[in-house]
Amino acid sequence: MGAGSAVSGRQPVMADVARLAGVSHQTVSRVLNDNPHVKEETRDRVLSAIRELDYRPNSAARTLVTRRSQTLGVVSFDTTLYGPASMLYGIEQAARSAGYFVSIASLRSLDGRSVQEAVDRLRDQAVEGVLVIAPQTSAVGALAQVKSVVPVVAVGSGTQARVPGAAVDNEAGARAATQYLLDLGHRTVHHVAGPTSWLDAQARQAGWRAVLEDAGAPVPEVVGGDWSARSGYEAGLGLLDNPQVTAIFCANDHMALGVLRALNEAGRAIPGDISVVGFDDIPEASYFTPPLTTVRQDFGELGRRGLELLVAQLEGGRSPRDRVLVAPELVLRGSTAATAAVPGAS
Amino acid sequence: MGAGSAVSGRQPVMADVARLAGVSHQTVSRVLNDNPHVKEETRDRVLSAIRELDYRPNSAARTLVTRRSQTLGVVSFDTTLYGPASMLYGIEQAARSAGYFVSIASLRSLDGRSVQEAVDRLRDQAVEGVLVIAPQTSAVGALAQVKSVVPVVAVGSGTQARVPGAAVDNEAGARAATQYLLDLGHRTVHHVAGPTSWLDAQARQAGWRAVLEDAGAPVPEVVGGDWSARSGYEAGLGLLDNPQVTAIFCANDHMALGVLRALNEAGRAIPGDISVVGFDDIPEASYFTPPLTTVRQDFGELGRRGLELLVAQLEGGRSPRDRVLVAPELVLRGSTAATAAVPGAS
DNA sequence: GCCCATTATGTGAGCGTTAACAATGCAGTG
DNA sequence: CACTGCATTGTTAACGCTCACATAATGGGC
Repeated sequence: MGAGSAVSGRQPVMADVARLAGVSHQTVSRVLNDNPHVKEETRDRVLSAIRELDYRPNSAARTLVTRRSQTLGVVSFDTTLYGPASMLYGIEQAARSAGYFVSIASLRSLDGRSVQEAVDRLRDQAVEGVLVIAPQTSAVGALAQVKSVVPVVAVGSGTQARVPGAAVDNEAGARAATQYLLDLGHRTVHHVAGPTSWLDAQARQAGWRAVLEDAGAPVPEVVGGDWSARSGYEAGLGLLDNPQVTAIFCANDHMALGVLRALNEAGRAIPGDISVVGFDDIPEASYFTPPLTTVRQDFGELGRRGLELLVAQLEGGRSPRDRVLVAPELVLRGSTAATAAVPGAS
Repeated sequence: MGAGSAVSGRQPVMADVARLAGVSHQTVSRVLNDNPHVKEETRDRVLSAIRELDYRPNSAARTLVTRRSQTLGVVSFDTTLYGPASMLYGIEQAARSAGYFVSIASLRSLDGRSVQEAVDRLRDQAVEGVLVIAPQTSAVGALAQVKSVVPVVAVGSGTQARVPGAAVDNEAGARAATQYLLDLGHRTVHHVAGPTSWLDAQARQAGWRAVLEDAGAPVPEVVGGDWSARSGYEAGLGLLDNPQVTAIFCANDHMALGVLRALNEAGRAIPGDISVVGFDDIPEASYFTPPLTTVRQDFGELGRRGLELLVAQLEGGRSPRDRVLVAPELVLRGSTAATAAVPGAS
């Protein structure tokens, strides 16, 4: 009904609003940017003109002059996995609260070139900062090399990254799991590790090893996996031959699932014969057969903390600190128990 | 080393490149946009000037004048779930190949306001099109209402959406699973359904029901779940009491996991006593106890197809067709077998 | 009643790019 | 040799916004 109503070919611009409200475009801009020097009544007039025209500020124009895109970039490797997916989710939520948009770029492979490419791609889009979800040594190594004008923060990438970041204290988690099994009376704990190219895998293995050594327990050969249930299954098959095995600490829940499957198939009682512990606490873990004792990490929290770090760097100039460690938590379920019998000699 | 090398306060702009190459800024622009009317030698000169200065075009400026942001938006509900996460992944990959950036916005809740809010948010960012991953009736209903200047495409949202989209043929998948169980000799098939607010849940239930009716088999009461393993577990507990139950079709793998757990706990043999089928084929499914027969859907493909649809609409004007159905596939594993004994009377 | 401080508003100049048009040069044609 | 046609390059004006500054109104204080 109103004067300058909707039906003109193009989208309304600031000048249209100004005309309708009977002010200058600058006043409209002031209203939009919450500038205090606008009379209450003028502001209302502008606001209703905006509403009437359904005016939307053009973000490209604003970005062009302010040199701020209000956009952050997220680089990630495989957002199909539970961990990365959850972190991404946490990041987006936090970014929105902080007033930023989120743009994503996934990695094709893990070499430095690919990381650089993804960061460049985001840079082309004028992001103000970049979060990297890529917990592999190679990616983090590449990250340190990345030529970037914008700040970069790593999320969930171990504790050794040379860029600021938020990570779970993998080593502490692994220690807790291993110590728990030892306390249960197991002579030692076997370990199904993740790929050594992942920082998390390294840290978990280190935590496990440290506890065994501190306790003077024998340190068995590590069985390597690739995070997948399949690799856990194969690891489980290998471990079956050894009657000494009474406790297995797996570097993630998926591999633990594979191990459970191998043991179940072979007729081993869990936890009667063998105790199994995982890492991550994926939503399904409590419905494994048996329910899995595992180390819970709060991926969403990780994403949020990473984002905070980035925003602090962006807005506060220097960040208060540049590494955040999130503590994981051991969750006890049915896959662990005290040793029934002490197997073998000693 | 070169003349106008890196060290000047601000980022180089087109004019800097032009000066260094001894041409006008327009020629630089032509080179950047692959305009054919540039002499080979000039192009090379410009290209090397670009390299020397490490010049990056300013996307805001370009967007401002072309009115094209080269950005697509993705709205999604819970990207933590395997399906949505995979679709997002597929979308991003395809978008990059098609030359688009992707920006994400997650939904806080499922009401129309929230959907509209997310779309608006993306619109503020000047996206050229929006993909929605939100397979709930409410979201899809809201979608139809969404006031949007830009095209909107639904991904994985059943077949009833009133907006264009790509979806898995849930009904066909459910039919295949149910028919398979019937062919195995089961008198009927019980169904653990997803929340009826989800289109996928509705379609799967419809497919299951249709097959039973066609076969003249009794149609048991549906047991409702919420996709989680927990709800599957509870459903399994309920089904245990009924000795007539020899086959269960679950609307997703997570609930199937819960059902398996309940049956295992109760000492029922799978598939000896009861056969179980899931839906989705999540990566862990083949390591359940026992490995799960399920209906595989290719989420990544879904994302890619959805993106194609959107791009076609964006670039081709009208899209060739506006609904794409992706066929799912029944994957046979150890959780299903012919009935051992015919239980009960009849 | 005059001056200064303050509040409220307007003006003009860019931000870095592309689009439209103009201008140049050079080969081929009659 | 003037004339047309094409390939190549340059010039100028937007795009829609914010910033810095200029200008008008208001309100005390003496």
